[in-house]
Amino acid sequence: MTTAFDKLARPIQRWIRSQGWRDLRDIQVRSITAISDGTSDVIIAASTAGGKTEAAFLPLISQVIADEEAVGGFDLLYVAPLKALITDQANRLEAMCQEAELPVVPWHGDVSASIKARAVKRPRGVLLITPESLEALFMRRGLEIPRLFRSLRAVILDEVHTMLDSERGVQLRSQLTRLELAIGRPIRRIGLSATLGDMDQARIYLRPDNAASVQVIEAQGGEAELRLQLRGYIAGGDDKSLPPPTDLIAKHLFDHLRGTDNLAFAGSRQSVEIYADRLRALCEDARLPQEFYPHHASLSREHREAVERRLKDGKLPTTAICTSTLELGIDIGDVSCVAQIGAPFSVASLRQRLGRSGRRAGKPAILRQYAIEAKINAKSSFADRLRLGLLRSIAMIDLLLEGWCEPARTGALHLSTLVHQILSIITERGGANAPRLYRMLCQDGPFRQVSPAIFADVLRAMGQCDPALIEQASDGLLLLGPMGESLTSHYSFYAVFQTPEEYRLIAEGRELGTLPIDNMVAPGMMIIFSGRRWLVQEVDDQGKVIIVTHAKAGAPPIFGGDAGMIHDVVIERMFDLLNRDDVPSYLDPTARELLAEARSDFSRMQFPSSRIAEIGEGAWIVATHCGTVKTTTLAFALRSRGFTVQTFDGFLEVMTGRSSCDLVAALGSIAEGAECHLFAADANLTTEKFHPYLTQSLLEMDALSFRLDQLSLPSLARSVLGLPSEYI
DNA sequence: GACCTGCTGCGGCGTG
Repeated sequence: MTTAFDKLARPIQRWIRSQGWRDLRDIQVRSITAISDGTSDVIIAASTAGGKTEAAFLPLISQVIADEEAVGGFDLLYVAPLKALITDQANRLEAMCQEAELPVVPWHGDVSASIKARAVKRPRGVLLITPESLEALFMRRGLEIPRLFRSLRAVILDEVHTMLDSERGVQLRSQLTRLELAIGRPIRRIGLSATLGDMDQARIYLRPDNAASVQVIEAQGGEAELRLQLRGYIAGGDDKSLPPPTDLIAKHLFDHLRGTDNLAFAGSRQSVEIYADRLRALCEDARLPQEFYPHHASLSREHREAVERRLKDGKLPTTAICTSTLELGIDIGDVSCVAQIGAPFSVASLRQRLGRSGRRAGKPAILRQYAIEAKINAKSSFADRLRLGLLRSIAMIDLLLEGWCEPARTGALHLSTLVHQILSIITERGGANAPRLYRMLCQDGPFRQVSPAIFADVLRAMGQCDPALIEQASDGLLLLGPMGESLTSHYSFYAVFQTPEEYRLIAEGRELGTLPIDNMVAPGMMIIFSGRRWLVQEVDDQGKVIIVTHAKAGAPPIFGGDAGMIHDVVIERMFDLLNRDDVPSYLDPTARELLAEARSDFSRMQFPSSRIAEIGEGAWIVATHCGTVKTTTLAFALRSRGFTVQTFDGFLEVMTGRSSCDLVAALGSIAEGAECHLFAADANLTTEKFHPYLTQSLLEMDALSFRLDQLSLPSLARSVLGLPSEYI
């Protein structure tokens, strides 16, 4: 029998020996066999630093080397969501490809135009690119695409879980279809990930027309031991002499993380600033060198890279207080512990974060979860009483331990991204006809939920906005309109996602980072930024610049953001926790106390037997037992009937408002399937980049396909009312 | 009720 090693080309075998590897990892052996012996698409699922990149590239590069009939063109295409990942992988592949004299070409916004020009002139080897740069290639060099990619053997999609049903994911899938159509044959797809919730779904994503043929190679076990603790804190107590929870948590982090490398996820940029400020002060008070640094997307690249370098080289102990900026990305080495302040928004991201800890053999992964809950008094809201943040933290940790994580949400129309792709294809080809666009994007491509009628409406909307995005020539060919010309000719077009306008923050001539433009900032104000305190000297509205100097006090700015989407399974688990009486072993005494209080308040509100509790004249709490999408849909339906509604995790707070109607009667009519218009006249539905060019009815359709779930309404109302679920 | 990601072509100037 031939071993996996024997299947590899000589130069690759030499490279492996030069690395001093004693043997190949199991995932690599299985991947080499699958990729060398077969032709099917492959998903390689293994934890961070599990050797996935080599598992894919060792056999693929071997095949390229063995092929002696090269006619020119790139041999392999690697697509990743981050520039830093591309730079990192290019360096790793460089050595592997050197012996075989195969070029490795990193291609993103920071790569010089001369390197790109050379690669286009003589395309060979491995091209590593972002979806945005690939979009630019299609639009600026559309005619050259067949020549550049005619010999392509495979496309490797890194961190494929971040690309499943996101705007960028749909863009990438569309690009893959366009690539296959351009060269006239299918291209093998290899997906890499550490965090896939549902393998069958990932198969469908990777090859929608033949999902069954996709081979999945999953790393076996090998999960490090997990040590975890959840600490509870109470905010707003009567005793003003007690320090607030932020100070207590900062002190706890200071005492337990000092001297080692750690990641502390604080949940928002504002919290990152608060904790970084407290921890810096604690180091100064103790006359110790700084080792706690803030890290989030508004900080300057210079500052962020310095923190990453400190973590990676491992010489000085470093803790990054961070947002999801450090969840994904380049290898920053092993960290001792991952701290999570406040409930995370998804189990998938918690899993990804924990993947950064305990990777060295024999060392446990450590998760420190901190939960802050309000002190209860007579005026406390039900949401405070039920400790929803603590419950969500416990629910997510339990689901993590069970190996579950959120699958992608399917079924979305993605109309904003569809507009983007229509404009891109028209630019690429200098024009396109509607039936062909429909075939490329909706039949062969990823927009399969879009019917011919909806597609026609989208084209009409693009033609009717003023100035028009597209126009039609007398022979029916679709061309760019004035607005289409203007959008596609600017480099900001390539990304499908929206980005807000920002101010640049400057101190002593150096850029600290950026602030969202909707922040109220005026000279004389004190702010906390980059873990330090500043006095605003000057605000230049034209140049979008804020000049600051050092200050003694300050408050952190507000960075804004959108609502999270909590999955149904997480909310169900939260209710399950309220109805049980066992206590997870990883809770500290305060957290145990908080959980016990939540449970007793829950039963006092008569919830275990009923789903509606009347809390006053014309005021109710409704337990939906559902995640954000369904709960929000019911809130929209009740609002459209005149109620005032606030949403919480798995609950609604409903008030009569201008409705004279009884809540039970309203739910009854929803349960019977009565028609209801969900959108108030002022509902803001333009959430994505190309939404401003669509009509109200298309925007409503887009929202209903993704952020709302109208079909679930009758059965949700029935279960809230305690009626048997409908027989279908 | 939050976070993250990305970007071309070309003119102008200096240097060898």
